[in-house]
Amino acid sequence: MSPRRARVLAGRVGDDPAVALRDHLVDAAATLIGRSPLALITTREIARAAGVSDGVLYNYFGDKNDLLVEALVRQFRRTIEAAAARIPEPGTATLEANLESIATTLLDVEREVIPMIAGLVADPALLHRMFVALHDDPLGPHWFRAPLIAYLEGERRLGRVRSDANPDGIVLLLMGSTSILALAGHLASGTAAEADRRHVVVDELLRGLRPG
Amino acid sequence: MSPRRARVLAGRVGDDPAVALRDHLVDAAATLIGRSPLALITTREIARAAGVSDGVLYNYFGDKNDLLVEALVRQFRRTIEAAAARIPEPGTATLEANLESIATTLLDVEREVIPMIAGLVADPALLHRMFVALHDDPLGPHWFRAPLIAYLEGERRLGRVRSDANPDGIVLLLMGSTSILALAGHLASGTAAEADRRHVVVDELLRGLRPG
Amino acid sequence: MSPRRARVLAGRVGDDPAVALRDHLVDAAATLIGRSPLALITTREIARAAGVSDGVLYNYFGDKNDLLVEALVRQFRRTIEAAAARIPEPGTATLEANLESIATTLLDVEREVIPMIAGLVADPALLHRMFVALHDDPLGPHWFRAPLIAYLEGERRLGRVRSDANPDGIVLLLMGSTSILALAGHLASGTAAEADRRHVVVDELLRGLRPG
Amino acid sequence: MSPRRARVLAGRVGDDPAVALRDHLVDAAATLIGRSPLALITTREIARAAGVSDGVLYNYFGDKNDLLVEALVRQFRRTIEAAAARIPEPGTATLEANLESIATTLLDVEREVIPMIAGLVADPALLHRMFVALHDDPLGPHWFRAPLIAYLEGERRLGRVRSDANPDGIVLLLMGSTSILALAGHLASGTAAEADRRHVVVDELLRGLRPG
DNA sequence: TATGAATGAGTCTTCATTCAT
DNA sequence: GATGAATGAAGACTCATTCAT
Repeated sequence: MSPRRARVLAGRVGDDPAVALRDHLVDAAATLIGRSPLALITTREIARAAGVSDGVLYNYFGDKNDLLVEALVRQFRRTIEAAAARIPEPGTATLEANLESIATTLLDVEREVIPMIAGLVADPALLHRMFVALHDDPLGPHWFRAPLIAYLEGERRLGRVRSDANPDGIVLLLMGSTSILALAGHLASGTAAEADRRHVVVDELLRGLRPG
Repeated sequence: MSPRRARVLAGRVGDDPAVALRDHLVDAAATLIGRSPLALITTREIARAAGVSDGVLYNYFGDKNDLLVEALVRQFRRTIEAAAARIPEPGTATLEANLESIATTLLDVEREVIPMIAGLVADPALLHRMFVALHDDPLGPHWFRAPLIAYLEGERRLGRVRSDANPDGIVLLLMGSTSILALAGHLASGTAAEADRRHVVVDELLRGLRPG
Repeated sequence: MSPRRARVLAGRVGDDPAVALRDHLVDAAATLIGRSPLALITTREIARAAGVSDGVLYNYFGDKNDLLVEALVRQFRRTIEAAAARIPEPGTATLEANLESIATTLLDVEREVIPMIAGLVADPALLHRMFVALHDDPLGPHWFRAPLIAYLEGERRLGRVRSDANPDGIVLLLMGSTSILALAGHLASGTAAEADRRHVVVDELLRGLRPG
Repeated sequence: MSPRRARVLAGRVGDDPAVALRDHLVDAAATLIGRSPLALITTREIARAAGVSDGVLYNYFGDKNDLLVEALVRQFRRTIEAAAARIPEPGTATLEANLESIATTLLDVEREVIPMIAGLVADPALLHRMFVALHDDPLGPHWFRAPLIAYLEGERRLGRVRSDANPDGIVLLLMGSTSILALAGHLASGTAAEADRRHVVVDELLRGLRPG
């Protein structure tokens, strides 16, 4: 009465079967994206990783890139949501400790996100599809800006940050410098990474943030 | 009878033909790299652009990636050397104007460099080769750090920058934030780019740099 | 509890459901055949058009071709039966007008039938199945010969056609020449079709038909 | 100094190597077209038949259809040129014998041409390409019309055909009726073909052709 | 040594057919 | 019996690399 399910979903119960495999495919692709460079991921590899046959993909997505776009979005979200939970509350601990912690979190995010962004930039067609899919939701790292700005505004309200500091600018400086560090780490992968210089960044920022 | 020269080199005299052709190939590839995404450049396209036959490449390079690595290095140098000349002298104009100018230069550099870096990150095999080729010369943007640090140290010596400012950190903040802006511009290509926020960065930095 | 009926047949009552669905499939396929080239019709498309699931087909037919053969036969019949009704009665109007009318009808039939015949010839496996299915009933255009021959025999009996004319041959000449015109129109589809030359055919035939 | 040649062309000398393989591919494809239905011919099969590797095709043709179009044209020409040589001279033998001979020739041509035309009609994309390729040269069987019309005009000038006969119409009747016979033969392939009725056609035509 | 055509492994995609539900 | 998702074989096409000339 209902069509058969993919063997790989045999165990599951209770979820809408029409959604289950589609979701499973996005999941498998997202996980692959987290592990290996976008450009090296083939449709066969995705099917293999999902435990299904080569053709299923096309029952749920117009083509490979449609799946990839969804998987990228999901993988971005996974990374960013996990990180957002680690942003400190304004007023807790010290400003310095909090900035160090935020820098650490940003480094983690960027380490994961760099290969994805690179994969997108390297594939203009895919980038365009991604852009269309996100048209009003600014891409990638930006999703992460709002909570950081909120944190800094909180500290400013509490007087731990100078009233003339611009949270928007601070976040740009923080995300930019940590992404450079993350990229340097990526480029030097495997070998002794560039000394971790996140404290240099934080020290430098603090000088401009501390109230007079 | 001496060995045949590639037609494209017919005019030249006096230089070792073997070196000349090798160099010519790197040149052609470097120029292509400056124009289109790394991943879309084929060996045939390089040969076409160089005006030589498809096969010569393999007389001078182990494979496509060997050529690409040299071409990448050359194209990086071209971009960075052109930009280095535009860094202001310490003590000239105002600190703010100079930082604005440096930010503008950095944005230009990064706009050109982003597709190359992305191409490298997207292709681990190529990245590894690149890394081996550069093993002691830290990659890419770093080549550009020294002159920027020198500028800031100059300004510090002249008293236009606080004595406790750390040029290394400032440069990291500058390069990072501009690279984010450049990337945002790239990702949004074609559409109304993110408002150019370089002045936000500069304002923010200045607050921490101005003496007492 | 009797077996489930396809949703699409829900309304019907009184007919054997197994027969009804089988017939419904043939009907849907026949209609598709009348609309688009045989080779481009997929099993999914047929199921969609019939409003049933992809798999039912295999409950009533050995495979896609078995269904297609029946659908072809039905669509041929539809076309030909509609046309046969338009053949004039011997003795009515003028011989010339009747031949013109018959030529027009033949052109219509052939326009519809050409893609089907082409689809059959292009697919030997299907053609063979068709042939087996029709083994004693000569295919396609022949079904249309009998009424045309009858018309000509009628006119001969009435003395409007020479007594030594051979209806069998006349029909062959008529069907052949109109099918060439129809084919030419098909091949030139979209562009200015070959001038319609049916009157040339009729004039030519008349010369040999008019009593001495 | 020159690139290597395909192994399959090893023996040949004296022909332009750049043309040789391209031509060889068209030849191989044309021969396949003469043997098996267009729709069943794969790029691999063509390569196999030509004795070359799978990819060469794309060194000479934009895609499979580009090759197929050229091969179709060649195969049409082969068939038609061989047949054109068999058309009798006006005034030789008897009119009846000549028409019988022409009918026989037409049957041969059509037997070969029917699968090609069917393949084209069954594949609208290919048909369109073919049409574009031939834009001013009316397709296929039409190439054969001119010499037939010339023959009939010759006979008319000699007084063996009535002066009010229209060669254009006669040719249409001849080609049409023989193509029906050829098609019937094709559809009945393998089994006892429809009785050969070409004499019926000729008899019928003669009645309208013989002078007063 | 330069040439550039030949090679063939690898990719995405389609679709008839199967089969668990 | 009906459902419609899963299966997987097969096809067109690309491109780094080889190699006869």
